[in-house]
Amino acid sequence: MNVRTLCLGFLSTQEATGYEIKKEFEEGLFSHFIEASYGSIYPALNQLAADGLVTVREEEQSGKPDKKVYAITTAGHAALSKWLSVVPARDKYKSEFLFEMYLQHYLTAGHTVVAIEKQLSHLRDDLKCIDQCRAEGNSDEGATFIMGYGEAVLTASVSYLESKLVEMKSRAAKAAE
Amino acid sequence: MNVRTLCLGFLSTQEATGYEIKKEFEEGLFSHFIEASYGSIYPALNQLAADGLVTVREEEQSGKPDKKVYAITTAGHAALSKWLSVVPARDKYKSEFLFEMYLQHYLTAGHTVVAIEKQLSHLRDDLKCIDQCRAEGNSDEGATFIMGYGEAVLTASVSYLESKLVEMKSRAAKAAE
DNA sequence: TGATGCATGTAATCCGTTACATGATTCA
DNA sequence: TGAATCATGTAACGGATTACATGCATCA
Repeated sequence: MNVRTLCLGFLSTQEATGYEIKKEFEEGLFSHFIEASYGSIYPALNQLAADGLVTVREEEQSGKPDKKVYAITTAGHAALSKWLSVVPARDKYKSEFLFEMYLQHYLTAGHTVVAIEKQLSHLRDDLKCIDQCRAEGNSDEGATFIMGYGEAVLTASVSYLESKLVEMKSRAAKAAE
Repeated sequence: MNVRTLCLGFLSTQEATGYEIKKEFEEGLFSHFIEASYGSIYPALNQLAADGLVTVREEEQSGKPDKKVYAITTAGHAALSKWLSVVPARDKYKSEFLFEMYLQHYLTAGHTVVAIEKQLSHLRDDLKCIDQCRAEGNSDEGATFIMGYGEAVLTASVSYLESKLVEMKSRAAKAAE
């Protein structure tokens, strides 16, 4: 799924500027499974506008730069429906962390622990993000579904890593005896 | 992490051809968190050989095409150590499935169920793959770690989706009353 | 006889990230 | 005064996928 579809999908729920979309992708509901940079969002938005799938409205702001608010059109809704009617591609998960853990014998025990703790902190950040989204009142069916999924997966990862850390520490303690 | 590092990492555990590396990435231990096509693996291998990080040995086979077996060198081990000493980048997870679930109101209930069932079947395939790897005797520390992680995460996803399906069906039954 | 597995490779193309460019305001 | 936030955009670059090219053996 390209950035164009992602933007259009987001705009189907609310009007937004490119800046806001980026923020939503990295701090909001989608943060743990979507990524997009300004370098891809702004051109995508221009493309969507050129194709008549969204409209643009320029708004002046006092004390802040002007902004361009995008809103989905009827044609946009139709296009989105069509794109979504294709059963989605498989999830893509890439983990340097796991690859590194597989190659543990190359690492010192200390480095391994640091890597695990960093991974844990990323996972906890994502969990916190979901909690916050829930607190902010995202409660429609779609939001509930994806928050629940994220929570389930992230919680399982955290539990696993925590138990592994305990295991490693007790082993290290034994080895030190 | 680029394909070059991935290949070198794999070769640090065993000799292999490009073809075998691809297979291992898509059917083996790594299948759920690594992806690479021939179009990236073969050039990467040539690069590694040119840099002296691996050696190549051509083997003739009867009834099969010749193959090039790659093996890591001392310089390769050193380079890998260095690359791994950097704490790994954050995991990247991209899910069209979740995005589509967020936009459920665009979908028919039937389409949603189909999408969930397809997702479930992917997840179960990945789980089966891990089971098989375990059955085939991958039991060193690194392998155990990543198989356990994968299992924990995938199992949690499957449970979540299964419970969601039940929930949706009971709601549909109620609506039909 | 046609698909599948084994085996390697290249070129075109796509898509996205990174870095750069600009600029006002607010907060520490 | 310097960093962070708001706000939009382009150009260079990188990295990988896709499609193409080749060819033999085996199995259904």
